[in-house]
Amino acid sequence: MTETQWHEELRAKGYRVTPQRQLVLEAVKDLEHATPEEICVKVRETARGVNISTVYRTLELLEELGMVTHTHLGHGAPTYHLAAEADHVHLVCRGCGEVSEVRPEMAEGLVNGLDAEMGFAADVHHLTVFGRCRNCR
Amino acid sequence: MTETQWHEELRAKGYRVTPQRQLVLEAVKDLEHATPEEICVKVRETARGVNISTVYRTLELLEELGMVTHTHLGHGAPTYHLAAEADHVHLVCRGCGEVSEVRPEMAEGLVNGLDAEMGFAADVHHLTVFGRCRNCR
DNA sequence: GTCTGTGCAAAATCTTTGCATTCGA
DNA sequence: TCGAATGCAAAGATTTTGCACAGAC
Repeated sequence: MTETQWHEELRAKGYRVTPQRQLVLEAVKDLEHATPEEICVKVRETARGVNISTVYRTLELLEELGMVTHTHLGHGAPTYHLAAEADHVHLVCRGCGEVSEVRPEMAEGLVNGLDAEMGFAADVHHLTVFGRCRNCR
Repeated sequence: MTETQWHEELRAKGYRVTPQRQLVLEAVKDLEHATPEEICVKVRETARGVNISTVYRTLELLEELGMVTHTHLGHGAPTYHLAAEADHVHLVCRGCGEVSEVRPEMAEGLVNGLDAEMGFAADVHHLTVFGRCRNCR
């Protein structure tokens, strides 16, 4: 999606294009797997005074528009990333805490099985697998 | 694990057997997928005055001992269940919010693939798949 | 000019912590 | 008795909300 496209999509739905919204989207794009707090810090590098509640409200909006998604990578705050770049499954190591990504095809069997057996449409982009990595097992 | 066994395990590690600990474990067993808050309410049905912080501390202890595990079934509080009965994968529907369970073998391909490809030992008991159920897709 | 979006502060949730007291072993 | 466990209250962390003002269109 180009910048112009989503500006138009915002306006078409009665939303406004604001610097804050552009900066938050930019930060999500740049940071990858960032928490609302981290996004807020990043945004403030460019525009001072942007409030954390604006970040939360913007992320909610962007998620509703399908532009970003979030995942729970642990106990604390969720992490956000571009929906367009979310084509992967998250792996979180309980030993070292490292987060890695693998091709979504790894989960193909699971996704197909759930669909066939119970008509459940799994969202593989939101999938996080906990476990232990090679070094920590 | 019998009641006597885990009493001994607690003592062996220098922990004490208290009514609160027994009640919390009992509540986790009975409720299935309960939040700390729900567990606290349940425990208070039997013993009045049990504090929420005791519930948190006890859940932490029981998890450390490997008796219970927790899963994030949504944005809010995590849910706890007996480790011995955790032999399933969680499915959460984004439409109706319903939580269901499926056999862990559904994820066998994913688990084997992650192991073979990158030596990652996936903890299938902690796996939660988000998506849409038959009625909501 | 209109009405949405923002900043700010306060509240709401969820969880942890310090400390005096209680109670298991 | 001795020290771990608890209750209580306060603090932390994260997220949401109400409201007046600023700013997009």
